[in-house]
Amino acid sequence: MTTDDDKVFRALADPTRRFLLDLLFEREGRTLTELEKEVDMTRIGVMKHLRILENAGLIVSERSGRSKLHFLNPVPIRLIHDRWIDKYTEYRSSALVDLKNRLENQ
Amino acid sequence: MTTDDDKVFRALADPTRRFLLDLLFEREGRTLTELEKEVDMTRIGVMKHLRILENAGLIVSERSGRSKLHFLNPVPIRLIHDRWIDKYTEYRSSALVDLKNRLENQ
DNA sequence: TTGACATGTTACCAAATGGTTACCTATATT
DNA sequence: AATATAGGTAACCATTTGGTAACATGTCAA
Repeated sequence: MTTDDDKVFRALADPTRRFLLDLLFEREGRTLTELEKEVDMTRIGVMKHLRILENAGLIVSERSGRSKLHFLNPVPIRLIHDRWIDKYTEYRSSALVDLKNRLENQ
Repeated sequence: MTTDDDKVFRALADPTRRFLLDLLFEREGRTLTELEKEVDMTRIGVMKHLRILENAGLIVSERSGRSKLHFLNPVPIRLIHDRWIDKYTEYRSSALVDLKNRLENQ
């Protein structure tokens, strides 16, 4: 079983997928063929990446005639942020001081 | 060539490595053998994960006698945050409204 | 100095991942 | 109805990844 956050992290691990997110951030509602033109890859390759992003909930799509429009969904990455970054932000303010002290008292 | 952010994203993609970060967040300065006890994996497996995390700059280590102490480094994940999350946070406030309107006017 | 402990290196293997080609389905447009 | 366009499926392949065992190195403690 893969947890939701696992899907998101795995989806974000690939540079092409991050680039696709960037493209959709820049201008959303793009179709598969539009996105295909921006990357050096076949349509099927792009489709697979989009599928992974959509399964992770990082993008949502909407069928419009024979086209499929893609949109960025910021929610999952926001959830990651809330879970991880805040943690390490708190960590930074306290634990880094501990580390410094520990190394000094060694 | 792998960019710095690529290393970080790839490092974060594995659940064991995220768990190791959690462990070091919980209590830092742990040794390899201490961490090994917490996961169902051989020492060498854990060592490889720690190496990947360290290459990504997500942890730093300090040799102490025959032990090696591991510490969490929040900086790279903070940089990711600054690059990505802020983007999508801004996006959320404006583009999601666009999406809603677009779908309604279809 | 011997033995135990902690980490490191090398070589190897199975599974997952990222990509392809070939073929298929659905919707416009004329 | 015929043709072009947009997207989808299936089968396949090379590379990367996550893990192992076997062996080596370095440090502490009696």
